[in-house]
Amino acid sequence: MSPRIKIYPFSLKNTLECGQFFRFTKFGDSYIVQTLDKIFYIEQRNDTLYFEGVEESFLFHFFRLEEDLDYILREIDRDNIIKKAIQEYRGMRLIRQDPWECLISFLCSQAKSITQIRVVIENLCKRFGKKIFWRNHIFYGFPEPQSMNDPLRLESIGAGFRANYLFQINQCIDRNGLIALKQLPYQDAKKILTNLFGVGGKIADCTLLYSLDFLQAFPIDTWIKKGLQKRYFRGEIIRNKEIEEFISKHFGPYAGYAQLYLYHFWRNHPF
DNA sequence: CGTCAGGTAGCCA
DNA sequence: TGGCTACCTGAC
Repeated sequence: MSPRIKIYPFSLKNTLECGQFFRFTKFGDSYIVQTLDKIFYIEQRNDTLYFEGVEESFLFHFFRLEEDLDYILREIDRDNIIKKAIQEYRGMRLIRQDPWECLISFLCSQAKSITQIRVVIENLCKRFGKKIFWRNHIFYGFPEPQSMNDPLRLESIGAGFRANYLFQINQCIDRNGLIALKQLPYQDAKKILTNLFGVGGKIADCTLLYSLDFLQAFPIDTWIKKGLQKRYFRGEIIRNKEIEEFISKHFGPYAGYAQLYLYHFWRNHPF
């Protein structure tokens, strides 16, 4: 019998499949998850997680199980729109990713569908990552900082124009540089990220929210923008700056969780 | 065939 | 500051 954790509320399915994280494979109700050089198996039955190949403490950190989700959901439950999303997806949590893996993954995501993003990241790992044997299969770890320094290899992963971003970023910042941002105020950290070539507000916020514990970060992509415009701004054209002001006032310090719920809700219930 | 996809930099008014 | 377009590439 594999090790287990009893936890509530938590939805492994929604947490993994809501688009914040790319390196997992689904087998029925169970998943193989990869992050950095780790590979583990996990599945949920009712309020219990069964897992293999990873420490329980890592799962608590990765899935933010130490966090009082009910409290956070009460904090962001400010209107009838998000209330529906919370009702439907309660248990969905942010994933605390590695900052380097997170930044690079979202650099690859620009103007690509989720399927394509996964292919590019997989190729990136195959080309630059460590080979790992696990349960008689070959897997690849995530490339470490400074390792993506061969332009020709980078061309071969199918990243298109994003390859140049990867190449530049690989030289400009490493994991410690990213972790150091945690000490800064949100706006300062965001400014440093957007100064990196290929990183705009959206990718900066993804990195801050999904890996650096800035829960007030609210990544604005085309889907969330359309949804906010339609449901919160009566269809008016809005600028990102207006959205950011409204969001931080309306949802407060856990706005990032609001983004997670609204985004997933609108993806599954297109308007 | 065109158009579009979970964005961004560069250019111009 | 604000609005537009090219950027690689594969999927429809």
